[in-house]
Amino acid sequence: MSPRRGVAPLRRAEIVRATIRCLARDGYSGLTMKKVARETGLSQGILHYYFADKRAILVAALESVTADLDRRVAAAQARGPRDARARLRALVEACLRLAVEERAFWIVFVEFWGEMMHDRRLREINAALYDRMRRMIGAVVAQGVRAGRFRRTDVLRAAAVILGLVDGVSLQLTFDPAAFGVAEASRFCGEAVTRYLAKEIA
Amino acid sequence: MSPRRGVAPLRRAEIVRATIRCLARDGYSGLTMKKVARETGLSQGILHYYFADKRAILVAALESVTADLDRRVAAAQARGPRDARARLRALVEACLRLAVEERAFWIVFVEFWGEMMHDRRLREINAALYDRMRRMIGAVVAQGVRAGRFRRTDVLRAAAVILGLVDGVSLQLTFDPAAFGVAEASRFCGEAVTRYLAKEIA
DNA sequence: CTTTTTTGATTGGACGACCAATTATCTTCG
DNA sequence: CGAAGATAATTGGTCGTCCAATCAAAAAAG
Repeated sequence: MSPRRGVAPLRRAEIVRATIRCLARDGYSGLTMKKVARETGLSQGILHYYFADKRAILVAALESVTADLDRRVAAAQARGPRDARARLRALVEACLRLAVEERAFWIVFVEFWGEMMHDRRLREINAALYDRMRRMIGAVVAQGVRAGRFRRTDVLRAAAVILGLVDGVSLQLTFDPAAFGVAEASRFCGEAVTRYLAKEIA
Repeated sequence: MSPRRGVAPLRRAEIVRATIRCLARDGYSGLTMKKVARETGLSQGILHYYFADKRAILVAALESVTADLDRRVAAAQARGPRDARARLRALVEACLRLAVEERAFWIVFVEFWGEMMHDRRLREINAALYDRMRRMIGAVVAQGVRAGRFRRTDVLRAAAVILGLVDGVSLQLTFDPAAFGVAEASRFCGEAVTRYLAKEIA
């Protein structure tokens, strides 16, 4: 590679993307600077030219993955029907599909969970994502409540429950891809969400 | 430490327990044989006398953690009321409490999730746990269905949904311990489960 | 004296970080 | 315009550290 000017932001992004690919392939404990360098096609030294240390690259990688995740979810939620119930079902399905069809991203995300337990910065990045997610889901729930289609409830707590449901089932989908189909899982989850928010119940 | 005869199984268990303590303290990527040895109070060499390599210790650690987890859950589910609805609620609360009050165990468990993505053996151990969990929850659901208190449904799929809900919400409880109280979370989750399985809905 | 258990020093390798040298590009000024 | 210097980008190798694994030898128990 010949040095060209003004490529700094591109290189940074390139390194982050390579890191994510490495994480998806070899896992967190298998990640080395050497492998990341190989993946970019550049030299090892370049990594420390653009990032202070390995941890800084990982922080940037988590930022990238979280941004990508809620961008995708927001996109999936934006299009489609305007009815709150249908929107929620679409959102749940989009999340579950993501975990199966964009496996690499989801895997990397799960890998970061373990590290978050011991790294404040990573935890903060994730907390911000979950805040956005809960607000996004909460807005749809609130819409349904206003329209008189959902029962009254604490919309943010309800969103947390829905988000948790999606995460937990995604995890099972990932661990055991054969046992559950995405279609089936999203049908069951959609049903659970609908019933959770339904106005009347026996 | 003085060498006594017939301590092999005790030593193994000791090493596994030390490993779990290290994982809870320093995380997966911070785990070294040296630290584990220090934690046991024994020498480094002893680790390779009882285990083939580092990975074997980690496998044993996951086996220990999973066994412990479903032992605890089974215990919590065994005692208490006989009514299916109340039993499910108790089970949900027990799981959520575990994530908060026995943080160390839960953290170690989450750390393994990331590694499972790249290690078949770890994945199998986890799959076995989730099978047991789903069957355990499924049995309670089936009881409720037989008693005419729950609607008819695929009990194992329903169990997967409930298990996912608990996992996902536990995760949020772990990431953000201040925002959600266990009591509140288990109230919302219990409500979600009850409504999910309720016979009639508007 | 044999077997089981334990030690702790050693080994070879891999890792993250660092840096001096090099190349390419841009800027300045004659 | 074009040489010369400044700056940005990139290389490839080196450094000290740390790691998992090995092993010969010692220590305890039968």
